[in-house]
Amino acid sequence: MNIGDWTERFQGTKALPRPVRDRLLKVAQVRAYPKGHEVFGPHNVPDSLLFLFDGTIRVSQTSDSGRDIVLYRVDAGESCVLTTACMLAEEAYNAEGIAETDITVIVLPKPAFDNLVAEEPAFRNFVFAAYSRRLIDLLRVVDDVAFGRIDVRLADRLLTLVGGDKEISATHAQIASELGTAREVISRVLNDFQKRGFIAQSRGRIAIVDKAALRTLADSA
Amino acid sequence: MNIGDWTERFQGTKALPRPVRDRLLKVAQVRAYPKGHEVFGPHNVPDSLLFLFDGTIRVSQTSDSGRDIVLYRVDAGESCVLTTACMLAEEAYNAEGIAETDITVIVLPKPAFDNLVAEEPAFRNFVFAAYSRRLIDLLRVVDDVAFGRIDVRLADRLLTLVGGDKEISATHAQIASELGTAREVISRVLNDFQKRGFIAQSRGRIAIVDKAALRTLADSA
DNA sequence: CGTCGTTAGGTGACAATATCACTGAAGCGA
DNA sequence: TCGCTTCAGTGATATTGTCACCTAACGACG
Repeated sequence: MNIGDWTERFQGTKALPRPVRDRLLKVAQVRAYPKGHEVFGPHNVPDSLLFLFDGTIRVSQTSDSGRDIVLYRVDAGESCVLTTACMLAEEAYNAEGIAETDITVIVLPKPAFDNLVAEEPAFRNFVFAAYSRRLIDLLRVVDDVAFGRIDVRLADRLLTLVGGDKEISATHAQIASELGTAREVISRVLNDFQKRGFIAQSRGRIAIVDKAALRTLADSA
Repeated sequence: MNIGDWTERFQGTKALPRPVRDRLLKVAQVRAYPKGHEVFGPHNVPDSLLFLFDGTIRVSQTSDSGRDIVLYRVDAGESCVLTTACMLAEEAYNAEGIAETDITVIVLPKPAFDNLVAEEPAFRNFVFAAYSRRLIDLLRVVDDVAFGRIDVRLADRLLTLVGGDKEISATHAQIASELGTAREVISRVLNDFQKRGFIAQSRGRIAIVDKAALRTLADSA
């Protein structure tokens, strides 16, 4: 697979000197995975750093009772540092990364990663910034789950999921596992939203009718 | 303040070559702070990496509504990497680190930190491992808050707080802010524990009577 | 087209936890 | 001792989670 000079695409690599980038292009592999592929997980610990060239990876955690919660998403242009955390972790954890779309990733083997961190301050900063970003994402999740109201969280998530679009293609159960709650709860709140004219529903689809109202609700936290 | 060769005390430094450690002893400052000191926080962002030589730092998060939850504790011999995350963070967050006892910290200025990360693989591994540890701690918090039962969480926390001791010196309100819940909830569950003979209470104190029973409850998750 | 199996979604009852608005009790300094 | 403050207890109510079960929608297939 050839996607040209991907080093242009990442904050952490486009600032690097030309020779270093050329070396990178040689040592790193480009791989494509289909939607639904488990990029990493408790039973699938990668030994490399991943850069996401294209697509989205959903990182979620599953409880012992089988319920899920989405921790954050990795978008194109970002790296997936939780994989390196996984590599180093002795303790048990049950986070997993699933390709939410077809994805293209750059696989940087650990030795090359080590060299870069050692030799290139720009790359080092990129890696630490990526870690920081994820830590802060998790702080947000903790705050939401511990102190947030479910209607506010749902409104916010609907807006995130719909993006610039008009409709979301997701079941109530899927949305419930985004927020780490139960399907029934989502069904009830969505019905409430519908009654209030914020959304319209059909099987497996949610149309956002009044974005502004949802925005107001989501920000009222 | 002189505490001798502190480089002996940390995983990340005791493996370093003697000359490097001598340099460290020169560039790093040793500081003592009293219990209650804010080591870092939204309005107090340090520009250095901290090693905790002695004592404990409690890292917690405060919600907009004023409620707290403890994210993790930094113990002697560990470093406080969230500070570096804070340094790099553009986004808002509201985590803070409070000295839970009198503490002694080693302050390593950012340039020295950068050099070490660049030059010493052992140190680099230590830093990444520290990040990983915190990420995993946060995963645990998310799991507990999203899916855990309050009585189980409380039992677990009581055991942590009591350590090898017999009694905990804390108000119901303080314990509530450990777990990110309300005081009334803690009061009710503690009364339940008392009725079941797990603990005994007096104002501001909780005596652990039946550690084994608490352990069983805490593990029943 | 009908039938069947599967999945999405709805609903009521109940349990757990959070919130609110109080109360009294314990400790502490003047 | 008095008065103040902090700590803890309690009932009422709201929100969220759990459980059991139901109906409706859709697709595969004869």
